Amino acid sequence: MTQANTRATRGRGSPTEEHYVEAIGALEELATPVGTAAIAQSLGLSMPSVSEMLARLSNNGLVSYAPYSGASLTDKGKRLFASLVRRHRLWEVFLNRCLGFGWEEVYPPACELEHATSDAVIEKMAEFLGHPGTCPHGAPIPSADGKWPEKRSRGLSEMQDGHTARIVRVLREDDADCLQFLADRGIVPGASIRVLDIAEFDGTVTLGVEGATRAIGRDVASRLRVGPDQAPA
Amino acid sequence: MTQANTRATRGRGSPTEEHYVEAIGALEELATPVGTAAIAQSLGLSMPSVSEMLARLSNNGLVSYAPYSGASLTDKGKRLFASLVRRHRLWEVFLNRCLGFGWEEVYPPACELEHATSDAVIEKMAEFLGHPGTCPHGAPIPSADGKWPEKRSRGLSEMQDGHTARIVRVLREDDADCLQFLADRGIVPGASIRVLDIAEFDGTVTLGVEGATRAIGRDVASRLRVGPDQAPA
DNA sequence: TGAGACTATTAGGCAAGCCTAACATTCTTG
DNA sequence: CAAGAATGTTAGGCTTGCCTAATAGTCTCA
Repeated sequence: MTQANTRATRGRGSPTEEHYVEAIGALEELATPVGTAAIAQSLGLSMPSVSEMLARLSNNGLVSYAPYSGASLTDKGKRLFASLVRRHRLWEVFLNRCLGFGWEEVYPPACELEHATSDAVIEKMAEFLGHPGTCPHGAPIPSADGKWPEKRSRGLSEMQDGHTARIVRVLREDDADCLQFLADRGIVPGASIRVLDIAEFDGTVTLGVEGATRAIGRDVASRLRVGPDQAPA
Repeated sequence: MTQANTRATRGRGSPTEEHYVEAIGALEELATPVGTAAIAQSLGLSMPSVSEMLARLSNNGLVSYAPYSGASLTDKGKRLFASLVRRHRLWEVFLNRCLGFGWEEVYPPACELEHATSDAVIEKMAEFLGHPGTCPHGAPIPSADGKWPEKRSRGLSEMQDGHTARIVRVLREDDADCLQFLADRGIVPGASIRVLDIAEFDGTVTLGVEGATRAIGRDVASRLRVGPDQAPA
């Protein structure tokens, strides 16, 4: 026992605040500033809850926010965001590589664990895992000082028919069903693919994956990021 | 994101309730039923807070409790307690063995992690660690179905001068200073010791540990549990 | 037995986080 | 530009978990 107040010990915000920062950080990659509605939907909360918390995060200096103008992470918020993503993805690597969870299963437990993990623990963990650069879904892991690796991937839609590439990342790592669907078809980071056809009508993509022919819908295809066919030097 | 309500997902009580159950379970080993004051002191909370929570835990069926009569865990409470101890001590093993934390450092991070760990994760972890029987302090790890290994250790005070034994466990694994003190002197689980003297006056114990002579006070000595000198078959 | 010392509980309050209902602002579009 | 749609905030209320101050049992010992 002897724990009294966990909040004081962690030196970061509450787990709840961390959830908001994660949501805002993720949404900022799509559009900035981030609206209240988007955050509410992403967290499954009501808009008033979000409004209230934005005011608080703004007081804490994590978010820059003015009523009716949306929110965006401050530098401090961005640092926290990077640290949360780092913790989350390192846990995913551990769960996948050491404990044998499938890539479609690692997201929820990593969500729980990340808020219970101190810097000391996560840095030892990073060392234990050999400082991996990406999570099992190919998403980059920020460094301990909050730097993001440069991203050199592109979308499937930028590829020409007949060209080959290597899957480097699959987006929406929280969508277990989609990840299962892709894994069943061998479409995972590291796999070599050849684009056989991209239907003009509805965007359905036909791929060659390890000798087999696979068709995937436009929405799923848009979640795939590819890089050059050979492994980088 | 997409987490909404963590409480619902876990199927156990809130982390706070788990703290109480842990405290009560630990105190029950000393005396039962457990008084409000003891719980309050152990958790660093006020007695009214404890009173209130005892009423709630009683409603949840985790604790049997009547005003002014102290609390004791129900069977359901005991099961939860065993599961919490299991989670806590498996994390301690992992932190110590895989991440390289000293045995005096593992208690606090394990406290945080245990409440963020599902059954699925902890059972994979147990397998990954090879189903260890004790934590780094020698404390037993209950099985997944809540069974405690039989304990066959005894206290130092039951030993005669000149007899040898093996340290099997050190109590009060939350007392980092004491653990550091003992580790510095080679007094850790597995170490062979010989009792050279137990002072009648103040209970100071003089030990031979790996060729060196070490003196420890009565209070520290009372935290040591020993077993037969040879490792059990 | 009855005074004082403990031990517990009740009363009343506060912050964090969440909600619904009501109101306000901004955007879109005829 | 005005009306309705969409978005956002305010008001007010709830639970969890904690607190202090006041009250109430319980135990000990002269």
